Order: sequence, then C-alpha cells, then structure tokens
Amino acid sequence: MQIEQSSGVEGEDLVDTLVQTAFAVMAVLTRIAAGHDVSLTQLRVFGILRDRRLRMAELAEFLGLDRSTMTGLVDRAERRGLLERGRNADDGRAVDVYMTPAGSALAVKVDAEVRRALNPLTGRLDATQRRTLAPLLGGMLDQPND
Amino acid sequence: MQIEQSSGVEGEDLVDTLVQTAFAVMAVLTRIAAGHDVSLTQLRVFGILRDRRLRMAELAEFLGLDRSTMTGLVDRAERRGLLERGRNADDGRAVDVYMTPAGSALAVKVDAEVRRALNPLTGRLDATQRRTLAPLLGGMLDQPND
DNA sequence: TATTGTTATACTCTATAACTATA
DNA sequence: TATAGTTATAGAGTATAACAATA
Repeated sequence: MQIEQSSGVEGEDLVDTLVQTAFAVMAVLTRIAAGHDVSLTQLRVFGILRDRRLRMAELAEFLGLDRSTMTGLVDRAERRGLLERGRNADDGRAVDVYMTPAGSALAVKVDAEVRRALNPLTGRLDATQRRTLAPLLGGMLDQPND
Repeated sequence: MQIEQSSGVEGEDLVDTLVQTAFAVMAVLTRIAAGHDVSLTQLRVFGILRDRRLRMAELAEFLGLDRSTMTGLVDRAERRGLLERGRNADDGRAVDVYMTPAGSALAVKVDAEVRRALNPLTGRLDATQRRTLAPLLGGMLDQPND
C-alpha cells in the first residue's frame, strides 16, 4: 500500500496509486489552508456551508465528527469572524451555523488557490486523458462506501 | 471545489473530483487506522519505515514535519511496542528509528484492510477502466509539486 | 423521556523556542 | 560554530461523559 507520497509509480496497483494521490492532494490542501491560518477541517466546513445554513448536529453529521467537537471548531471560526451562529426558527434547542461575508470571501480565495495549485498536477495529462480520468474517479465515488 | 465528500459527481471538473476522491480515501484510511488506535500520521510512519531504518531527522523530512514533532510521535509508538529507537553507527548525535516485529505485523494487517476497503471502490470500474486509471493518476504524481 | 448543544476533561498532533550533546 | 534530538510550552482537533434547556 505504501502510505507515503514517494514518487516512483510503476508496477504498483491502483490502490497504491489512489492512496498516494490522496496524500498528494491533501498535502496541497493542508498547505494552502495553513497559509490562511485555517485547518483542513475548517476548509471542509466552508465547503459545506458555502450555500447552506445548517444546525450544529447536521454539520457534525456531514463531517463525521462528534457534536461536542463542533463547539470548539465553530467557536474558533466565529471568533475570527468567518462563521456565525444564529437561532433556529423551528427548534429552540438547535443552533444554526452559516458563513459570514468574510468567511465566504476567504472560501472563494482558497478555492482559487487550490485550483491554481492542482491544475499543474492535472495539467500533466492531455485533454483526452483528463476527459477520461474525471468520469473514472467519479464512477468510484458514485456510491457511498460501506 | 466543494471540499466535502458529497456524492453527486456530474458536471464538476477534474479538480473537484480529485479533491472529493482524496477525502473519500482519507476517510477510509482514518477509519481503519482508528480501529487499531493509530493515527493517520503513524500509518504513514509505518509505510515509510516498512523496509527502512531512518534517523529522526530523515523521518521528519519524509513526513514534512518538524523534528520536535517526531519525538512525541515516536515516543507514543515506542511505548506501544510498534517502533524502536537505536543508536546510529556513524553519528553519535543521530537516533535511528525502525519497526518492531509487532509494528510490522500491525502494518501488514492495516495494509490488507485498506485494500479490502478500497477494492470495492476501485471494483466499480471494469478491468479496462482500472488499467486506464492507474497510469493517469501515476502520471500526475510523477513529478513533485511546486 | 429524548434530543440539542455545551462544558469539562483527556489525549494526540503540530510548531516555536530554548537546551544538550555531539560533530 | 553547526547539527541532532529533546524538552517546555501552547494551540488545534478529537472523543467521552455529564449537564442544562427544550421538545
């Protein structure tokens, strides 16, 4: 399996390559996120809340994290003015979370940087290869994993 | 970019798909690692030390982490009998790290689990697609990123 | 009674700065 | 003087258990 981003990719199988690709992509994301003093998890939060307003519990569900973990995560982002909490109209127990304009602006900037960073990676493929790769990866993701 | 593992992959571009794939793969790795009470970083250490004995500084370099971070990382793994420290023959300042038999055994077990978990993912592709995908991803990884 | 979110607590990962032992 | 590793410290991410407020 080789859980590292070593470069030599020749005879290994698809799983090896998948794992190496995943680590390479995560390294890029982590580096860009760190450049804006946000964590990978916060990046995911921004992606999820881009066009949604969710309750804490729903956000936790999306992220696969415990509800108690969300408190600190949202606390820190709120303290920096990137997220905000608000009341939920339907349920007095629930707390909604949503992006602030500053948070959205940061998300857009990070998105652009990620594209700029990853494009040279995907750019090593020619147009035909790119058109081939996307649906192949997409096909793998189509169904949720066990 | 959509930094989340939502399922709908239709019109997005290759970068989106790549990021989603990376998150999906990392989720699998994290879950399996957690099942054995090891972190993703420790999994990477096992991958790197599989067939090598490295100095602390070299291991840090491979992982892209600070040397001070390695101390705790190796401490915890050593305390659990998965790694060991030893003297370096050439340099009295250096400390070598290497897998114990127990560590290697765990690495083999985790490796098998990862393959079992990821194969259904790759298994959704037919043989031709699999033969196409591997070299495409490999081509992207061939050169180190900026 | 059950659910939502928070708090208290504990552990891991991570970095920076200061220290020691060796080169 | 420079390098290797560790320690001290601080902050983020994560989970479990206990709790208050609401349903």
